[in-house]
Parts: sequence; C-alpha cells; structure tokens
Amino acid sequence: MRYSHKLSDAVHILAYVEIYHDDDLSSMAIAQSVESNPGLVRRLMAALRAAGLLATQRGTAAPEITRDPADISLLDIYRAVETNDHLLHIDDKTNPQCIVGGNIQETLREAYATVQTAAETQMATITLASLIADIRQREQQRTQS
Amino acid sequence: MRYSHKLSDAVHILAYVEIYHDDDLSSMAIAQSVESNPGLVRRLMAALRAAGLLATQRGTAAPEITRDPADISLLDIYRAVETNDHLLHIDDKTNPQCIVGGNIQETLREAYATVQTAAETQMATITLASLIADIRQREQQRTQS
DNA sequence: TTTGATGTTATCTTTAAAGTAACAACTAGT
DNA sequence: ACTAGTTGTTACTTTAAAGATAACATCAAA
Repeated sequence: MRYSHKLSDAVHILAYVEIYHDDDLSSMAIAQSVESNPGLVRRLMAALRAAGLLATQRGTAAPEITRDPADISLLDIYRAVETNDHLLHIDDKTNPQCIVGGNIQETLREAYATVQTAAETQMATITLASLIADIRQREQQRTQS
Repeated sequence: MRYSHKLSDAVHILAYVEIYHDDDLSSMAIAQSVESNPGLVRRLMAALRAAGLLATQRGTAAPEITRDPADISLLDIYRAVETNDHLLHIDDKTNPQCIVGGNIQETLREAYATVQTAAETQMATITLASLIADIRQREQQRTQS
C-alpha cells in the first residue's frame, strides 16, 4: 500500500485550526494547505472529533480544539487517526509444525510490543503546543532572512 | 500497500538456520516454515548477506550465521531488510505559502526522528540470541502440556 | 558432465491508503 | 419557510508498495 500520512495530516489540521482561528477554516481551505482534498480533511476531522480533540459543526461554524494544546500529545493524535496502530508487523501465517513457525509469532509479538511502547512513550512527550510553537518559530526565522 | 513482514520473515529465517542447522536449509524448506515462497526467502537472505549477517553459497552448502547471535540485534536485522526504515511518514507536499504548510515538514521530521530513535534504541536491546531462546522456551512449554 | 540449489531479475497480483465524487443533513441568514 | 452553503458520510476509483510467481543464468558438488 501507500504509506499513511494520516498522522502528519491530522497534526497539520490541528495546527491550522489553531494558527488560523480567525480565518477561513472550511475543509476546502485546510485542504489547500495540506495539498489534499476536502473529503480527506473531513474524514480526519471526524476521527479527531470522535477522539474528543476537535469540535466541529455542520454549516459555517469554525472548528475548535477542545483541549489545551499543551495537554494534547502526538500519541493522542496518533491513536485518534491511525486505525492500524502497529509500527511493526507479524506475518501471522507460519507453519505450526515447526519449532520456529509454531512459536515465533508470540515471541515477536512480545518483542514488538516493547518497541511499540518505547515509540509511544516518546510520542507522549511531544505536545501539540510544542509542535505549533516550533512551526511558528520556523516561520519567524523564514521571514527574517 | 500491504504491511511489510520482511523483518519478521528475516528473524524467522535466521532462527530457522540456527535451530535446524543440521537439517535441510534450502530456501524451499525455509519457505515452507515461513509459509511463503523460495524466491522471497532468497531475496531476504541476500539482504542479510549484504549486511554481513549470513553466509550463503550457491549449490547445496547450508547457510550460516556469521556472527554470534548474542551480537546481532533486532535493529541490525531491521536495517538489513527494511528498505523503507521510517516508522512514521511525512506528507511532503504541503502549501509553502501557508505558515503551517511551509514549516510543518521540518517540524514533524524532527519530532518523528526522536520517535524513531526511541524505537531503534529498544530494538538494539533485543538480540537474535534472546529471540531464539524465547522460541525454544515456548516450544518446551508447548510439548510439556 | 550432470544435478540441483542459489542469485537475480522481471512481471503479475494483492492490499491498504489516498483521491474523487455524490448527496443527505443540518445551520444560519433572509 | 426557504435558500445557500458547509459538514458528515459513504461508495467507488486510482495509486503505490509489498508479496507471489516464474524464469533462467550461475555456480558447487558428486
């Protein structure tokens, strides 16, 4: 398949809503910033809404972030939009008659879980607020030079 | 795309070579344990050979692991076979005219790199020897009950 | 020399994600 | 109420990366 950009796009949407809160926040406008399409933006916003991170409404009302960005972690966003939340994947069809094939799945499942936990622990330390601050800082440096 | 099972399959191959070192180690035999096909097994073995983890030869010679399994980490295997070694992906087409679109790529690249490092640090602590030991232990428990 | 397995490459198939489109549902303004 | 405009949702199409399959040259060993 293609690689998923959902997490990146979801961060993009949230940052956009925060930074451009007084401008046009239609799915069309956001899609132009993401260089994607309004349908995808709305689907991602639905996932963020389901996770309790974003409030949206039909009609012209602007979406709003429902929690303090300092209390929203990259992990929260990751879990909200990545339906497949495993970073490493096990081939679950191995020959059970073989010492290796019959046991490797559980062995790897355990090993991969520790890797997943390490990654998620790191994701939990990164907040939406810090990402937005970083975006703003880079913009400042860009416009100064 | 499909999810990659290369890492799992590569561990499977190495464990198989170690555990069945006195039996048939043809790509055909290994493929039956992986429930895959000989072509894929040979391609993965080629990657492991290129990384200096496995010695193979044409003809009937059995492949051999070239380093002490206690000195081969999951990270070594990961780097040997995963051509795409990024766990999280950035959508690299965003609108540069926008504060978010113009800066989020670098922001996320940095954030994702810390997540990648956390995952790889954990992978480095897991050795092929420990994985094989775990497989053997599970097999013992299976045959006892 | 023969046999048989590997090394390598090319092509087809599969699958999950993104792109596209359509339309019902709802909100706000008139 | 009615209209305009946007969201929410779903179905379908396209794309891309991985795996499956196959073919064959290459080499090692008997």
